[in-house]
Amino acid sequence: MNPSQIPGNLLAWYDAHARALPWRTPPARERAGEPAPDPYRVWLSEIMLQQTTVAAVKPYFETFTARWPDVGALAAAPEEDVLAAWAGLGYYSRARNLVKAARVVAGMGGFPDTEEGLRELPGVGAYTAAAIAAIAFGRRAVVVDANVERVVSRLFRIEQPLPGARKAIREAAEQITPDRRAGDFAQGMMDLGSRICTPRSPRCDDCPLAGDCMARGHAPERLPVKAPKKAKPVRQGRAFWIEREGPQGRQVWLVQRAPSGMLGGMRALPDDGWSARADGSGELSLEGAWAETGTVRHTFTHFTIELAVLRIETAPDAPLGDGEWWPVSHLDEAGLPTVFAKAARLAQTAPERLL
DNA sequence: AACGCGTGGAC
DNA sequence: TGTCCAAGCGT
Repeated sequence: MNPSQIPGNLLAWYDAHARALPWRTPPARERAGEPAPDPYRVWLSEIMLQQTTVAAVKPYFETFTARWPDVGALAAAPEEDVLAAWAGLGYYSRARNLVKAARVVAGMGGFPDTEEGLRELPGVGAYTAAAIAAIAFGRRAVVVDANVERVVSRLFRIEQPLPGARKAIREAAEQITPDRRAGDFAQGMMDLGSRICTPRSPRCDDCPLAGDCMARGHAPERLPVKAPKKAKPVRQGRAFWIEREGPQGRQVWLVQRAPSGMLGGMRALPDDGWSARADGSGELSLEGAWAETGTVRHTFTHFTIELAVLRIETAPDAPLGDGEWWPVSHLDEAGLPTVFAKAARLAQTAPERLL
């Protein structure tokens, strides 16, 4: 075990095996005259990648950069449009903070180029600030995400459970982060974690760091040890599909959710309060003749919802508070969060059953 | 410090 | 089917 060999071995592996990704420039050794990474694209990708897989991010990154090619364009966009474009990606506070941060950056005339400056932007925490500083600005920064936690906890055989092990992991990561090419080192560690040092079945035979790994031969898949998870409660609720025949065809009543909290700011089907805040705001009371179309089951971060989807027979003129009539033929563009997109599909396809 | 906050893919 | 998990952040 010689930790001093880790950065060189990792960078050599990254030079040969780096994944090609839309937001990534080739490893520095090969860059030779190519433009430096665009901080806007690095920032946007890092926000999208928070707790989100590369496969899920790719199409959203392409859509966003085509529609808003630079931070000024994004800063000028209505929040409503950005939220709708974010729909389906999850963790919607990221989209709200994305707009806020874009406006701050546009007002500053460009991105901060230090970890401390980046850390001030809404939605940019310790990990993201370090990643942008290293990748976009070539600064030495210790980049610790879940991949690095896994790789480092194995390299140094840190047996203490998370989250308590974070301090020891950070100190170990600090030891192996090189002064030069910290951005490539960070991305190499993430590629290694994604393709070689995977959570369940690490491919140690293919690992460039196997010779320096203290967990080799000691069941590395055990690490990092994690605290047991809490069980998710199951809630029941109702969502309402309220339709009318409008001047340009069928329309459905959509509401805009409260600006913070679950699915904050997103368009949605009205519901009976299952998704409301703890203070009860957003609850609705309903009278009328409804038909049940079925039930959608959807799991969020901290609970599962069994959502009965009801279709109203005769729509009132202005139903259920603040909202808008939305053309059913363009429902995809409304930007419904996935749970409501599922409910909407069911409402349009399932046979009705009178209550 | 612990919890709220989405989603879809892998197994 | 269920369970785990992902380039975390804000409060």
